[in-house]
Amino acid sequence: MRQMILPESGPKRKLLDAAERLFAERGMDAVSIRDVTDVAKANVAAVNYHFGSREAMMSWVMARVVGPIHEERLARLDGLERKWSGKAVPLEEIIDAIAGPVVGQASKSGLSESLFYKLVGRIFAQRADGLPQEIEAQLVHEDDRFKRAVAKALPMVAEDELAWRMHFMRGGLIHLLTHQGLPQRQVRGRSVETSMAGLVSRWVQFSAAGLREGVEPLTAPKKGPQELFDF
Amino acid sequence: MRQMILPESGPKRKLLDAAERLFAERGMDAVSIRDVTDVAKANVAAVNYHFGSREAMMSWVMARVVGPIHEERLARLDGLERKWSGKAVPLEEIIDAIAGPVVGQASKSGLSESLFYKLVGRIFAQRADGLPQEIEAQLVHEDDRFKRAVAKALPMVAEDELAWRMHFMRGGLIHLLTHQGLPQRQVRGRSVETSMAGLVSRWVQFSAAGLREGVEPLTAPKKGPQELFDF
DNA sequence: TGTTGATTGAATCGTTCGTTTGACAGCTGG
DNA sequence: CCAGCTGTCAAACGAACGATTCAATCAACA
Repeated sequence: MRQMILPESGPKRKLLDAAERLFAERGMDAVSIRDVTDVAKANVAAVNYHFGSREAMMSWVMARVVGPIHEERLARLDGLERKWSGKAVPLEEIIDAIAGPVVGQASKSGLSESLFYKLVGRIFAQRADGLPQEIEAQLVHEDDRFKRAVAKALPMVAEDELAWRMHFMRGGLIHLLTHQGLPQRQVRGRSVETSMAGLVSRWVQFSAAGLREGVEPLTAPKKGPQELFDF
Repeated sequence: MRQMILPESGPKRKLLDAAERLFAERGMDAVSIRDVTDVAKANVAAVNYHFGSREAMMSWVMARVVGPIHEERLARLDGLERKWSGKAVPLEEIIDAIAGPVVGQASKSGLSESLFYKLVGRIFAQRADGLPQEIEAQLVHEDDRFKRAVAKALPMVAEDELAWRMHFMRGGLIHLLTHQGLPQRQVRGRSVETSMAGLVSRWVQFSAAGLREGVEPLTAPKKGPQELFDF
């Protein structure tokens, strides 16, 4: 995987920041290069000069968002497999290593948390349908790593069944990211916990239960560690 | 809810069919009215003459797809609540009443199954973000009906927790519809069952387990009816 | 200071977009 | 027979799009 040198400052950085914000707000298809250069206070030609084309700039934006998430995911999974030294990693911890980095990178983003999640959700929703080849390759490899970890944690579930369950799981996360505010409006009374960290915790529990479907609890109780319910 | 009179034939029907196919293939934003009129073998002006605007035609297309699914969902839920006469409806049957109508309407569509599912997924993915007001109102009401049914089946789960779990559940279905073919490629060896009916069955089991998370089985075993695994 | 290469700026390219116009055909009821 | 309505058509509208041109400007170095 060729490493993209991310500009720390300068006009390229300004353009990427502007494009990122607009992409998050309106969606990729609804942003013109003139919108971007207006926000970045640059000339229309700047995009094609610095990136070659609008599409190439979009790829840079997506790579800059997905790249760190991808890296942190793999790093967390590596850490878990090291921590459990060859034994199966507990399911909840694997799943948390998928969503946690999204929350982790949100605070490092220049965007508001809400916008960052929307952007990430929009990007992940395009899997196998418009993502730059480099990013898609990253994610395919990542999927494989996590699928193997989950398969080790749930050896009694058929591999293809697991693939589909993880597919549903990913869909839940994407839907949460792109539509963070949907369900809370239909809760009567005061709004409950809606921080993304708390929601992700709920998603982890939901997904773990879904992945475990049909698996009988053996020695330990089926429920995950209680300290994950810290909201 | 004002009833849209759906044209059985004629030029409006031809335009809607063409637009529907193109929307499913390329996504809403990537289809121009000239694309539509080319496929429908009509004049560019036909769209604005018959529908008033491109956006209005898109609303017709979406309403024609979502409407029957919405109706069948409510009808199935009505039937279940009648069948169980006031008692809580079993969870799997409620969930199946959400996804089943999508499969049911797919065969009645002029589109190929694969394209129909893609289109439905694309529409549902736009919840609260670009859907015509009439359709959004339908779906909000529908969500409320199903949420109440699920809450009755799982009275020990907090209402707001249920709302989020159903949110994850819907995300899984949307992801399945929009990316039907994603996981099966990474299954080595021959491809296993990938018919949508079978996949929906898997999604029902996954979602039921996720919704039940933390609920201890009382009298009956936790696992759902085995005859749902008929694939 | 003069030269060179990198960057910016205004203007414009050709294309496509959704929409509108006005002429024209087909039919219907008086 | 013709006035009136419905539908279709080619043509054109203005706006916006991604991309390009080329001169002006800037910074770095000899």
